[in-house]
Amino acid sequence: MALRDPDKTRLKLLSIAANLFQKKGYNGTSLSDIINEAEVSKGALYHHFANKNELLYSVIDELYRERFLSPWRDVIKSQDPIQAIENVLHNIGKNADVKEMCNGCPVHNVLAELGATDEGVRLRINQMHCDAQKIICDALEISKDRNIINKDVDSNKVSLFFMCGINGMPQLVTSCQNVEVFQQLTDALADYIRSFKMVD
Amino acid sequence: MALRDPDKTRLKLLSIAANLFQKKGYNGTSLSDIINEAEVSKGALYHHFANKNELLYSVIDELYRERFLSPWRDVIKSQDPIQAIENVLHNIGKNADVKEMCNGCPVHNVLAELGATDEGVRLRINQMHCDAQKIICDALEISKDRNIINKDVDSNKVSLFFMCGINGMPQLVTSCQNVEVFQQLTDALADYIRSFKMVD
Amino acid sequence: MALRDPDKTRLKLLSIAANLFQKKGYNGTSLSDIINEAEVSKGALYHHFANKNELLYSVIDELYRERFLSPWRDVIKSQDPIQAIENVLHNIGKNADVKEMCNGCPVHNVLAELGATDEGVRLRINQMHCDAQKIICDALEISKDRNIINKDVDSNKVSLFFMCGINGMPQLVTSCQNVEVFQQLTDALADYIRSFKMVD
Amino acid sequence: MALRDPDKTRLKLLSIAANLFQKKGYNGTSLSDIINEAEVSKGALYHHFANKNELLYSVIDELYRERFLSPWRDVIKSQDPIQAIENVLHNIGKNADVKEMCNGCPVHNVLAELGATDEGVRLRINQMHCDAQKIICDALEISKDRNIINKDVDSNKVSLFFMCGINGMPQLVTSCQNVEVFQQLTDALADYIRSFKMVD
DNA sequence: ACTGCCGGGACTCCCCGTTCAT
DNA sequence: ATGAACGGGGAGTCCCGGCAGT
Repeated sequence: MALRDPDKTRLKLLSIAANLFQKKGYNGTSLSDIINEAEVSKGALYHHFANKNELLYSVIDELYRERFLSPWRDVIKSQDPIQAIENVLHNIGKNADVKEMCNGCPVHNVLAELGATDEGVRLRINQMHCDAQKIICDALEISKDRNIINKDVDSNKVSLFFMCGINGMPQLVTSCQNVEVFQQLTDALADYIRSFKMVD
Repeated sequence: MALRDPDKTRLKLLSIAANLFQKKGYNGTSLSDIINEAEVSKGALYHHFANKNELLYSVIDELYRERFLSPWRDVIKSQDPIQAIENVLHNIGKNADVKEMCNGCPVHNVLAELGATDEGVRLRINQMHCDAQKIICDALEISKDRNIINKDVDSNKVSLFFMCGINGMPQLVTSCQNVEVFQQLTDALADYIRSFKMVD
Repeated sequence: MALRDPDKTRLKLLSIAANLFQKKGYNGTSLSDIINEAEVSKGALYHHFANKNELLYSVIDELYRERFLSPWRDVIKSQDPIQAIENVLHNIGKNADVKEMCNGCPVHNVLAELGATDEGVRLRINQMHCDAQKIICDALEISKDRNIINKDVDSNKVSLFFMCGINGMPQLVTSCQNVEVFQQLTDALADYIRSFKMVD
Repeated sequence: MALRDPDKTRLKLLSIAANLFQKKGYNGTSLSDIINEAEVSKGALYHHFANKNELLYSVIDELYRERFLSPWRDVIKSQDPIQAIENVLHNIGKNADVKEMCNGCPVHNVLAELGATDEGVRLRINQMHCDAQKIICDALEISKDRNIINKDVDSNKVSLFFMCGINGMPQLVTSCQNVEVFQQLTDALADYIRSFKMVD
C-alpha cells in the first residue's frame, strides 16, 4: 500500500530484494517472494524496475557496493593506515550480525551464483574488488613512505591476497554457522597485514 | 543411446550435472539442461536419482568432495609438510584450467547459493572444510615436532586462515576472469605459510 | 508534448490506434503500444476514452466507417452509375498504397478477429456493409430505370455478391503480399458488374 | 485422466484450439481456455506443442488446410468441372453449419488477425489460396479443352476472382449473422462461374 | 479540464520438477 | 528405462484506477 511515496516504495523493494538474494540466491528468489514481503503489488515493482535482472543490478549498485566499500574508505586518511585496517577488521569482527553473517556475503553469493553467466554482475563485482584492492594497495604504499612497513613489500600482491582473505571469510562462516570463526579469521587477517610492519 | 550401461549412464549424468551446477548454479540449471547434454531420457535420470536435490548431494559426495580433498591428502606423509603444501599450491596454480577456474570453485559456488537454505549442502561442505583444515592443521603440528616451524604458531588459527585463503581465490578469479591472478594468489598463500618456517 | 490541444491529442490517439489495430489486431495491440507511438501519457488516453473497447468503437465510428463508405457515396449521383462503380474500382486499384493494402482492410480485420465475440463491433460493421450494399443496390436499380442494365437483374443478389467481392480482396492481397493481385481483382469485379450491361 | 493415448490427446488439443482460435481469435484465446476445455494439463499441452505459435501452425497444417481444400479436390476429375464447382458451392451452401458459419472462416480469421505480423501464418495461408486457385484454374482450362466454356476466358483472372468470392463470403455472414446470406452468395458465385459456359 | 506518475492485481505464456503406465 | 501427463509456479504484461499538479 504505502500511500504514494515512490522513493520509499523503491527503497523498500531494493532492500528486501537485497536480503532475499543474499539468503536464497537470485534464482532461488521469486518476484512473488519480494512483493509479498514488501507488501507491494507486482505493478509497483515493474514500475520501478524493468525486470528481475535490472532489480539485481540496482541492488548491487545502490546497496551492496556501498556496504562493501564504505568500511575501507577512511583507512588511507589515517596516520597509520595499517593500524586503521586492523581496526576495521576488528570492528567488523566484533560487530558482525550473527544471522547476516551466516548467510554469507551478498556480493560473494551473487558472484558465485551468476558470475559465470551474467557479465553485468561480474563486471560490477569486479569493479568493487578492484576499488577495494586499490584502497588497500594505496594504504600499503603510504605506509611504505612513512616507514611503517618494509619498502620491499609487494603492495599489489599483498593487497590482492588481502582481498582473497576478505572474500574467503563469509564462505567458512556460512559453512560452519559459527560467528566465532569469523572473529578468528579477522584476527588472522589482521595478523597477516601486521606482519609486514617494521620491527622496532 | 540405449546401450544399457547403468553405471556409465549414472556417471555421465553426475559429471554433466557437476559442470552445469558449477557454471549456471543449482537453481539456474534445469533437469532438461542435464538430460539434453547427457542425451539421456528423463526417466533414466529419475531411475538413478530420486530427485534434483539428491542428484546434487550425489554430485557433492562423489565428485566435488574428492576433487576438493585429494590434492592435500599426501602432504602429511611428506618429510617437510610445509614444503609439500607449497608444492601443491604451486601445482594447482600452474595447472589451472582457464575455463574451469573462471567459473569459480564448484564447492564454493554451491555453498554460496544454497548454504543458507539447504542444510544437506551446508553440512556436506562444512565437513569438507573441516577435513581439509584438519590436514593442514596436522601438517603444521607435525612440522612443529620436526622443528620446521616455530612451536608458538597457533596451528588452528593458521590452518583456518589457510582455508579462508583457499576459499577466497576462485572468487577473485571469477570476477576478473584472469588466471594470472590465481597464480599470484597461490604464490601469496605459499608465502604466507612459508613465513612460519624457522629462520635458519 | 504538453502542448494542451485536446482535440489534436484525441485525433492522434485515434489514428494511431486505427493503424495499430489494423496491423497487429485488437488483442495484439496494447495500450502501451498506442501511447508510446503517440507520445502521450496513459492518463491522457483514459481521459479521452473510457477504456480500450470504447477506443476501438470510436476508431470504427470516426475513421473506419468513413474510409469504407466515402468512395461509393457519389456513384448514385452519376448519369451512368455502373460506369461510376467501375471508375471507383479502377481508382482504388490504381491508387492502392502498397503497405496499407498488405495489412488487409481494417474493417475486415477487426470483424474477423472480434465479430464472433463483440456485438458492438459486429453491429457497427454490419451497418457499414448494409449501407454500402444499399448504395450499390440503388445504383443498380437506377441503372435499370435508365436501361443501362437488364431489368431482370436481381439487384439485391448482385449487390450482395459485389460486397462479397469487396470483402474478399484484401484477404488475398494480404496473403500474397502483392498489390498487382489487387488490381487484377478490381478489374475482375469491374468485369463482373459490367457484364450486366445491355448489349448494344 | 485420459489414460495414455498421446495421439488422442494431441488431436483433442488440436481441434479445440482450432475452434477457439476461430471463435475468439488467436490472441483472444488463452492456453488456459484450451486446456480447460480439453481437460488436459498444461504440461500435456507443452509436451505436444513447443509453444502457442507452433500449436497454431499445427492447427493450420493439420486441420484448417484440409478443411479448406478437400471440397475442391475432386472437381477436376469430373466430366464437367464447371458443373462440379457449382455442385460443391451448392453443397456447402446447403450444409452450412449455422453456428460455425457465423464465426467466420477460420483460415480467413487467422489471416486477418495475424497475416501482417506473422510470416509463418501468412505463408501457410497463401499456399492454401494458391493451391485452391490452381484447382479452379485447372478446372477452367480443362473445360476450355472440352468446349464447355469459351476459349477466350482468362482462367487465371477468373480463378483469382473466384477465390476472392470464396474469401469474402464468411465475412458478410459473420457481420449479419444470417446463414441465408451465405446461400445467396454461393448461388451468386455459381452464377458467376456458370456465366462463362458456352451458350448452346 | 486535462495530463502524468504511481500503483494494483489478474492473467499471459512458458517451464519446471515429478510421477506413472508402459 | 521410456516418454506422456501433471500441475504448480516462473517472470513479465495487461488494462486499469487514483492521486497530484497544472
